[in-house]
Amino acid sequence: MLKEGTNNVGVGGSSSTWSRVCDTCRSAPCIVYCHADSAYLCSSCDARVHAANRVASRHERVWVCEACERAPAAFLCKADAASLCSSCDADIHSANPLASRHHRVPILPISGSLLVEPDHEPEHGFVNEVEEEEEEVFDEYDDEIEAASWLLPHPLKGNEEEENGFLYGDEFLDNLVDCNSCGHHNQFSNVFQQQQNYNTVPQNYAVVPVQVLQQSQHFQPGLEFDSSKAGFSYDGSISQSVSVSSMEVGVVPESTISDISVSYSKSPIGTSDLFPPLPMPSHLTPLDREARVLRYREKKKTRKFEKKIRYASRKAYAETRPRIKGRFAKRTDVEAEVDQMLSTTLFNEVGGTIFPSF
DNA sequence: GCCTTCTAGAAGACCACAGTACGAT
DNA sequence: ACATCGTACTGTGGTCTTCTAGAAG
Repeated sequence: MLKEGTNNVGVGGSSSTWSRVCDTCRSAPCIVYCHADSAYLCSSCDARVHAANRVASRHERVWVCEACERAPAAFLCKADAASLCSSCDADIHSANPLASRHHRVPILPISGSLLVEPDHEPEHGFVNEVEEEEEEVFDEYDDEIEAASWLLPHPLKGNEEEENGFLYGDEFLDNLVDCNSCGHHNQFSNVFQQQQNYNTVPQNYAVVPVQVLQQSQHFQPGLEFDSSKAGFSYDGSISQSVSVSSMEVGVVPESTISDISVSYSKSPIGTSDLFPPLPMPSHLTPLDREARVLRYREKKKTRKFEKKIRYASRKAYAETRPRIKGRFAKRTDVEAEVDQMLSTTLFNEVGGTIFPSF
């Protein structure tokens, strides 16, 4: 079962730590798999390829597994609102009895254009009933992927890149762009290079008690990670995810903290023991960097901050919950009884079938 | 130009509760 | 080693309150 509060996208299922890149452009992470072409495609390439002609538009595609991001999704878990490949589905839903009761349905293939197909109800992410919103939902998903592709080979997706306080994605680029313009290029280009090289292998992150960080004299104020937002777990396996109180730990990507320390002070003694060195492939040229910064700037102009629903079941509960002046109110005993009766009635009507969580 | 007041919009807080992980037993 | 229980934590939406930026005097 996916632990709530952790980002299930891009986490674990697969032994690999990289999402598959688009077979066409080789730069953006793929989001769909085209059976006809036997190709993994990013959103833009998918749109381009499958809008080329009528035949191509009929190609059936499926979303890429949200867990491993490396295999075509085979099932849609309605409880988790996640598209999963067979392997990840088996892993996740065999983790415990509750997870095994999740209502899953086979993934329906996508045909036509992802962006304009009005009849298609997105199997991926969260289902929107309003057709006009579907494009927006897809755009947001696309945004996440694209943002992740600006600089990092495979950053953590979703909120983690912000919540962890890492210099990931926007924040990192903000600093980068700022520093490029303020003459600190060298310092941050060093960090940049490390970030570029930074492989988001789960093991690369160390969950360290904040006290340890605070005890380090080299941990500069202003550079410390926002531990109040850093509550996330990442152990490479959904079913084995670790929940850590955000008040107790800071999550420190080794390369980042050591490199920042290098920029402002000496590297902490002994950190190499805590955080072993990482394998860091380097493949981006300055031109690539520039292009990605430009893409980032363009994207920043148009980016959206709309709320994303991660748990549809909670949304459903919240919408049915009684309120007083907008605040959730306690259910009266009568309401509770009615609910009980309704659930009992429904239970009898379907012969005791276990309902999905939404 | 500077200050004060007003206004509109944005952002955050608040609430109850289901679901989950984890430690203790 | 396994099961059970209690605790802590998270996320969800509508409304209200507080904050902030801009306009007007």
